[in-house]
Order: sequence, then C-alpha cells, then structure tokens
Amino acid sequence: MPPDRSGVRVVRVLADLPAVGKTFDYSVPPGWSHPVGVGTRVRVALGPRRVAGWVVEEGATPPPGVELRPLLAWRGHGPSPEIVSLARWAAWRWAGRPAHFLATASPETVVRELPAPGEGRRQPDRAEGRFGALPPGRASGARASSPLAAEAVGAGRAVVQLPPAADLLPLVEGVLEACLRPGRSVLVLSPSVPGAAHLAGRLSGAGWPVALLPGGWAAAAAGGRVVVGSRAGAWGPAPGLAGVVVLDAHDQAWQGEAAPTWVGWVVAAERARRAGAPCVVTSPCPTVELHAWGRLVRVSRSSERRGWAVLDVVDRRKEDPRAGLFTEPLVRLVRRAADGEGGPPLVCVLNRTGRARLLACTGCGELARCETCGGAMAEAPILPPSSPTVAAGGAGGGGAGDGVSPEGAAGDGRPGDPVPPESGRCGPGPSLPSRPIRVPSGLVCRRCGSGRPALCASCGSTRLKVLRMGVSRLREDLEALAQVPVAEVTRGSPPGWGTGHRLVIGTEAVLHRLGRASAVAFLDFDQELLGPRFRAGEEALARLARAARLVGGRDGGGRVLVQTRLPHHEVVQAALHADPSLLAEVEAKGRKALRLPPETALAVVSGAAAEAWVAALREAAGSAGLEVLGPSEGRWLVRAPDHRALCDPLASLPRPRQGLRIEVDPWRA
DNA sequence: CGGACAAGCTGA
DNA sequence: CAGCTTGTCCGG
Repeated sequence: MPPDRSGVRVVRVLADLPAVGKTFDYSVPPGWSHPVGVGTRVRVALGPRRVAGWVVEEGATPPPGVELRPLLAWRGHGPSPEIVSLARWAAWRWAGRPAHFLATASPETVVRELPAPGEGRRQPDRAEGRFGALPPGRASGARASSPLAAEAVGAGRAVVQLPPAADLLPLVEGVLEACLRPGRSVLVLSPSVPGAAHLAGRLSGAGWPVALLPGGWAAAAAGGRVVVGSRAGAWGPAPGLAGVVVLDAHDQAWQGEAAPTWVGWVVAAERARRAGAPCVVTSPCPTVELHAWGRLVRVSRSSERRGWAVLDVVDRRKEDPRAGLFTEPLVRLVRRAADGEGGPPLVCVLNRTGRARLLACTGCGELARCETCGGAMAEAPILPPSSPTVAAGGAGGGGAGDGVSPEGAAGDGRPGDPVPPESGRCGPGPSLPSRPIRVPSGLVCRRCGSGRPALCASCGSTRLKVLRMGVSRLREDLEALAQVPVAEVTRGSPPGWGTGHRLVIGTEAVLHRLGRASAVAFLDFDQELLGPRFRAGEEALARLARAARLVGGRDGGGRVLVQTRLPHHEVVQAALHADPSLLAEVEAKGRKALRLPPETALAVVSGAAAEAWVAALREAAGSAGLEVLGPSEGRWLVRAPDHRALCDPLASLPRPRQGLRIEVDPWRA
C-alpha cells in the first residue's frame, strides 16, 4: 500500500449482508476504468470472505492504523446517490437495514452500461386492441389532457379520488404531459405486477417512452422515460425525477408482510418530496393516512356514482335464519348466473377457508371443542401425512384469531402445516387412501392443531351440524343449488383456475384472481366489517371497491350483493352512496379517539429477544413521549406522537443479532 | 453473515 | 485436560 493521500481513491462500502450494518473502507485499484461512485455495486474482501456491496461514500478518511484492501471487482451500475440516501431514510423509518433497501433498488443482473436516454413521446400506435380492454378505455391516442391531472399536479401532493371502475390512463397521461421533459423521468407505480405490466403496455402503445421494472432497470436509469413498476418500483432508477404517480394507494399490497414493513407509496412520496416533484396518488377509497398526507381531489358526483356498482344490501336480520348464507336475493342471483349463457361469472366471496369452521352436535347441541385447549374444532379433510396437494384445510393459522385475514388462509395445504395428525393421539386409523379426499373428515383444532375423528365429545354422536361454513362446503352447496359446476378459488389455487365457470366461489383472493365478473356477492360481510384489525373498515370498503371494478361499475351493468346484519354500517353506506367520505369521516374520528395512526405512529415488537429489548426501550422511552404497551400474545406495542418520536429511539437502541422483529406501521395493533 | 477465539460443560 | 458446545466479537 502506498502511504496514502497521494491520489489513491478511498471508498466506503456497505456489504450486502443483512446483519452487517457497519461500513468498511477500500481503495479503488489505480488501473480501473470503471465508473465508481456512490451506489456502484462492488465486490470486496471482508475478513476471509468475498462479499457483494455498494459504495455508499467517497473520499472518506479511513480510521487510523488500518491497511486498506483494494476493491475486488466492479459489479455494474447501482442505485443513484439519492436512492442511497433514501435507503438510509427508509432504514430509519421502518427500523430496517439500508442494505435491504439497496438490494431492492439494484438491478437483477449486472448492468455494465446504460442505453441512450428516452426520446420523448412518439405517435401512438393505432393498433390498440392487443392490450385488452379492461377497464374499457377509449382509444388512448385521443386527447388525454385531463383537468384533473392539472389540478393534482398543481397541488403538489394530491389524492385523486377516482371511482373503482374509472379508467386511470387519462389521469396518468395528464400527469405525464404536465411533467415529463427530455432527460427527466416520471415514476408510475401500480400495486400489482400484472397491473404495472398492463399499464406499461398501454402507455407504450400511446407513444410514451416506457421502461417497465424490474426488467427495464437500465433503460430507466438512462433517463427520459416513464418508469413503470409495482411495489419495488418505488426504488427504481428515475434520474431527474419530475413526477410520481401511485395508483390505488389504499391497496394493502403497498406494504409487505416481511420486516422491514415498508410502504411503497410512502417511499415514492418521500422520493417526490426530496426531488421537489409533484406526487399524485389515486384511490377509490383513500385511507385516513392518505387524507392526512395530501390534498383530496374529487371528480363530479355523477362520475363518481357511475364508477361504483349498484349495491344490493341484504339485511340478514330480516332473512329466515334457517336459510343460513343462502338468502333469497342470493339464490335468485345464483339461479340467474346458472341459467346465463357465457359472459363473466358470478363471484361469491366468503373469507373462510375449509369446509366447516364451527360445528355442533345435532344430538346434544354441544359445540365441537378441543379436548386439549378448548378451542373450536374445524372440519378438515384427512390428508396423507405431509401431502403436498392443495386441499381445503381448516388447519391454518396458529392463534391468528379468526383467520379472516388473507394471511390466515396461507396455510392451505402447504407441507409442514398442521394437518390433522393421523398418527396423533386420536388419529382415525390405518387405512388412508393415497389421494386427499373429503370423506372421511376429521376435526382439527384451529388453535393448537390437535385432531380427532368427527364425533361429539360429550355424547359420541357422529352427527354434527355446521354452524359456520367455509368455502369448500359452500361450493358443494352452491353446486347443488345451481346444478352447474362451481369453481373454488383461494390463495392456493393455480393461476387461471375458475375461468370458464359461470359460478366461482372463493376467499378474498378470488377478487384478485379474476379480471371480470357479472356480479359479486359477499356472503358474510359482517366478518369483514368486524375484523379484529383497526383497518378493518377501510379494508372492507376496499373490497367493495374491487368488486365494483370487477363488475365494471354502474355502466358495466354489474351488481354487488352484500349480506350483512349491519346494513347501516358506514362502510356499506359509503359503497351504497358511492361516497367514500362517509367512511373517511367516521374513521378519522375513531382513530383520533383511540390514538391510532395517523394520529400516532405505531410499532409492534415481537420475537425471542423482544422482552429484553423492550425493557431497554422502556428505560430510554420516558423522555421522548414513547409509550410501550404489552405484552399481549408475545407482542409489544410501541406508540409515539409521530414517526420521529417513534423511530429515533428504535434506531438508537442497539439491536440483538437475532430474535427481534420490529413492525413499524403494523397492519394490526 | 461466517470465521476466530474465548469461556464453559463433560467425561475419562 | 482434551474435545466439544455456546457465545461474543470482528472484518477496512
């Protein structure tokens, strides 16, 4: 090593190792012709190993007494210095590691050089049809100039409340017209990957220079393009950022389940703020957070009404209780769908997987409960041990409450999930068929996972009646009623499952899987309304909005049927009157009263090391106005007046290497 | 993260 | 006291 300060470039490198937050200094080999700057991806020696990393600082003074080692290899272009800085911010904001975000912000392959910058808009293709017609838009070559877009761009931070079935393209094009300039970029994000691809196709057909992420990373990094992506796209390259558009900003998909639980639209908005660029988000049903963030821009009442569906509210209080979920209006709808010819299907939604989630003895009336823990026993098919086959399984969700969340359904049929233990304490016996079947069925505890045969524990009767049925059972009943095949779609179903059926039933997932429906029926909407999460109301309205979009709004002629015992609930009323503010007002007051976001900032801390760490946090807490509540079910809730008061202490307290999960902005408190 | 090394437990 | 496990520290 030459004795320094004589033309040897020194760079500070962050290794791509989640647990190593520390940075290390290296020398740039003198012979290198590669561009090396903040964000460049490199390979370095760290102790005995060679690891990937990013240059995060240039020209730093290495600590005295360390012999610098040279960078080992140049691994192509990486995120820009602005993104490196944004990653540091996000690491603070969601209690994560910068390396996590830099990985998200980096291209999937080594990018050695960048193509030419985008050239501005060319004449639109006339061949428009190949991008499909959902939602039914007019030819996008037509004048897109949208006064709505102008108003939104002018507001700087705008929440455009477009109804569910509205075509978003005119607004997006309006923002592009207002913002996209040679050599600059506009970021357009959609909550789903197919949604982003579809949008990219339409924009590109309309003549815009599009780079679709993640594949188009290099093109995006060259600048002058509309950069289209989904959640991770919030981290995509967009040099000279001149505007940001986020579609369906209320969507739960903007937040991930894995820690750090960063929120895509919040990252995009922060990026726009730092660049001084306008950020326009759209939503048919803006959340309270969105209301607190930006200025609300609304369309006319008549447009808004047109974009929501006609809602049939079935008051289950007035229906014959013996009819169960099959109310008279639903039966009519089912018969009509069964008799119909072709066209999109009737979609029935019931957010309960499995066949039967709660049973009682027909003889003595006793509930089927677990002999071990007292929890409710659900009916479950008996599977061969560790069968990988997808089947209805009531076994999901260890202690996840009612399992109403889509996550609760995640356990379906995955190997390693608690399936009824045929070898267990009271397994049903030896001769199991090799394929999963529905009969004989057993009972399985949804809390502790133990199983037993389908018998009443108190009188031994084998006749059990279903008090709360799940989709699998309902599918059979629906098929019997309709006399046509009925498809069942849950999270585990293969893609494309259910197409070609006149009737489809499923959990919440069915709303995401299908592109179009003639009608959507929510069989037990109370479950959505009363979910044990503080965002239950907003989620429920988002589902109604999605359903309205599926049926094409009022113009599409579709209907949405909602079976509920709470017909006056603000969520139902908001959809009925095509006025999401009816919910927003109630919701804002409620959050304020209960000191929930956006009134406060929350984090949930859990894991093996949580208890000790939280104790230390409590020590440090008092000054900052930080409250630590809990534990409840092994989780602590940390509450602060705002994110600064929350995240500063979380960031300054040293973290154990393992066993600590911090969820900032938790979905449920 | 993964290797190095130190401190603790075990068994002959 | 060797041999192994478990824990803590460090890397430029």
